[in-house]
Amino acid sequence: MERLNVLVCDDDTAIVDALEIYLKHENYGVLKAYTGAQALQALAEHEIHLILLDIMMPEMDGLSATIRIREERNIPIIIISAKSEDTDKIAGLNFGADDYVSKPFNPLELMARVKSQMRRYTALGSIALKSGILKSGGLELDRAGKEVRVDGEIIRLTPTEYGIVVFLMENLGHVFSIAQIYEQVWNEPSYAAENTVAVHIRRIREKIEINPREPKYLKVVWGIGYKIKKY
Amino acid sequence: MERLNVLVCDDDTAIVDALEIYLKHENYGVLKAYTGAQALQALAEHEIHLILLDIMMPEMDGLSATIRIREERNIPIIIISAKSEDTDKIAGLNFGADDYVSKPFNPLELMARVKSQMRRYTALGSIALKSGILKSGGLELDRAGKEVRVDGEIIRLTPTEYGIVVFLMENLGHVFSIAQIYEQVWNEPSYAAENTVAVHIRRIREKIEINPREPKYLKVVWGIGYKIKKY
DNA sequence: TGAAAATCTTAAAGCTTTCTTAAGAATAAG
DNA sequence: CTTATTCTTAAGAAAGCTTTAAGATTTTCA
Repeated sequence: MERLNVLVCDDDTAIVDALEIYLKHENYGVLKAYTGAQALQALAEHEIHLILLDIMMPEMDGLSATIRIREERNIPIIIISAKSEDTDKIAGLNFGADDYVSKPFNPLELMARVKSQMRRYTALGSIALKSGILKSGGLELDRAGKEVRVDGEIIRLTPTEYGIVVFLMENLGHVFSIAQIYEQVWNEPSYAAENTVAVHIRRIREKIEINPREPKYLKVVWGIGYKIKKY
Repeated sequence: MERLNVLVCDDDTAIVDALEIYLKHENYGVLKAYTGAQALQALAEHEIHLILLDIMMPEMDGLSATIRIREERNIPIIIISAKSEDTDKIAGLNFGADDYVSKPFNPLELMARVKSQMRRYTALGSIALKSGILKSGGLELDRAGKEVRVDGEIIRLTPTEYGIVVFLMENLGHVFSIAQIYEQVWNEPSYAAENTVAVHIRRIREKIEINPREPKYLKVVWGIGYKIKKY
């Protein structure tokens, strides 16, 4: 069973840290963000299955964030708020949140609500699970449709090329040696397969880069390996 | 759009009647039950999309009812309770409820929570609502009438062809391997049935595509599988 | 029930795309 | 300037998709 990831977003670090402990205890993966902007970025770069979102944050308030998240991904959002007014709850729910919890909250109740959302989310089969769009600048990876887009335009990749991009995008910014890439994508030990990978890299660049000679996304780190740069 | 039905179950007739008014105002169909047994019966006899369930009822308490409902149908359950203790909430949610509201509650907040559950329930569609029309560009699937239309014109598909289209339309944009398609549509393990699916794909294309050589809807993703493209 | 029609399955051939390999060119680092 | 590393190109081999056709099976309707 694959691990489910929760993004916790609150400007109060104490709350974030506390929630992290509870969530990890329930065996969820935890990602942390302290502003709405950070939340949106985390969403683009990682596979996330549920969001706990504070509604009062600097930079971007939770409601706006909720709307933007809804536009991009259809994952459960639970709003956590200091406002316990009914009108705020109603507004939050109508803006697309799936649940609304007021501070101070009982962490165990919150965990039960997280579980409840996850249950429904995963009930529809793991089919819906491996979806979501990962982004870095103009480069987008749509794992549901097995599609890669650059500045909105669909790029046609072969299965191997696609596999390499998925691996690098799922580990955005990390550098991997050719051997590591081969082992991950081919799922077998790399024995003198250096050049094979190089050729694939070459062809991926030809497809996704404006100027393959000076790659914007698929970067080489001399003597070490390759990565897709984080934007 | 089809009407969504809510089953309201509470032994307090005043509450049931009040909720009925609010729900009808939101354009939901309303069914009423005053005991757990009646609720289960209503569930068996009518198409119901969400349940509002009081937790303290004669004959059968709400928690037991929740469990029995969950066993039969996978529809959203919102528990309404006089108990506002956190432990009760947590118990209710863990027993399979999707939300928990304490009395006295703000009816508008409750409506917002109903809407929120319905939104998710109908968004993922597939398993939940067995009717309704799915669309992608000019391609329409009317599950109620078991009909497929292209630019308004009815396309006559065979049962197997229809099954494949339903599966792919219910997971619009997702790519599935031939083996996955076979297993989902035939409901049995695919053993060397690769070509069977391919032939059906071929014939579906002949019927729904303007130019089967360059399919607009039923796309192949080389080395991976097929999908119906999202427009 | 029996014949006709419709649908499904299987096999095989042809076509297209993708992968790998190898060898030489280009580039960065010291 | 030398060496190690990466990039590029091309071509044959392998893998995957499409199409056709014919026989088997199921459904329909008289």
